[in-house]
Amino acid sequence: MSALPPAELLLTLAEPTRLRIVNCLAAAPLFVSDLQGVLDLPQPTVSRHLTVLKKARVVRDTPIAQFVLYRIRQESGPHGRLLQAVIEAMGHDEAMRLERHRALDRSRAHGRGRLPSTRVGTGSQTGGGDLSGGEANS
Amino acid sequence: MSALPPAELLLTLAEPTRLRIVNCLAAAPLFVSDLQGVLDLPQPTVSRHLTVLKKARVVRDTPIAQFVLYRIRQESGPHGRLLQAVIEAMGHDEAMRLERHRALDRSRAHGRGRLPSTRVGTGSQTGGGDLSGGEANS
DNA sequence: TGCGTAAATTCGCCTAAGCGTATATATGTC
DNA sequence: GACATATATACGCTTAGGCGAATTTACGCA
Repeated sequence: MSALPPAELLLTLAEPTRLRIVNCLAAAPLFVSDLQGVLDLPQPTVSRHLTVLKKARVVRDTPIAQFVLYRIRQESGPHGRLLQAVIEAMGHDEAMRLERHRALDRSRAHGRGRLPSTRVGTGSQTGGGDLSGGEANS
Repeated sequence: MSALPPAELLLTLAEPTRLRIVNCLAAAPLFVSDLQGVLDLPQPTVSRHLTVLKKARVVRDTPIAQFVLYRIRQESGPHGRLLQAVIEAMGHDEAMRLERHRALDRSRAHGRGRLPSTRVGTGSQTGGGDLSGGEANS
């Protein structure tokens, strides 16, 4: 299915902005607008990078109303282990840890009837993020 | 000392040719000319990439006579673990495994009084590589 | 059904970086 | 000390890909 060579994955991850995005998503699933806010980047930029990450099977997207929730795609093969190693490595970088925290904060703002900016009643759990490089994922 | 951000390391590794070089060196320490032969690349190309890898602390160089032996720099921090994960991931790629094997073969040719092409009497151990993408590393 | 907002896509520009070629430096040999 | 070889470096070209700006598409709401 995947079998995409490691080179491919690395090429995808080895981009500062993309790495920041992955870093944030490692803290918690986020909407595009959240990433936009946390990383202070123009919306098209975020969107483009997310597209690339999606193609490389690094993230998974879940449309919710007019929003799209992105999350890290947890796999078990070599691909997944490599990704996990990258995420873990970022956990030792000060700047990355900071952004990860801000991402988690932003994520907590949802799930309490407060979607990105509008208000939606659908029961969407947003938690499940993992700080400090742990695992646990169904 | 290093504390070079993960982004830096990824940027360095996320280059097809460089990845191939690292892959070969994961099998065994090699001379520049060996890499040149195994990867079938012009010498300046190999040299340039090795320089980049050296700056990123991915490899270590050891001059021996007029040759230079390159080897993977085994570290223990996050940096080292990430590198190890990358190497391990490559062990699952067919093409990479093939080249790794050829690199090991080439490496075995030395250490028996048969340096790259000239003949040197200095006792230079060349073994120490690790194939089959396994672990086990002191 | 028209408006407002979220996200994706397109276009053109621009810079980073890899490559080939040529050359420089170091080291060993006769 | 001249020469041969191993490796490193310099230079110019070329291309991949990231970015800003504008536009399109999708969806919800009044």
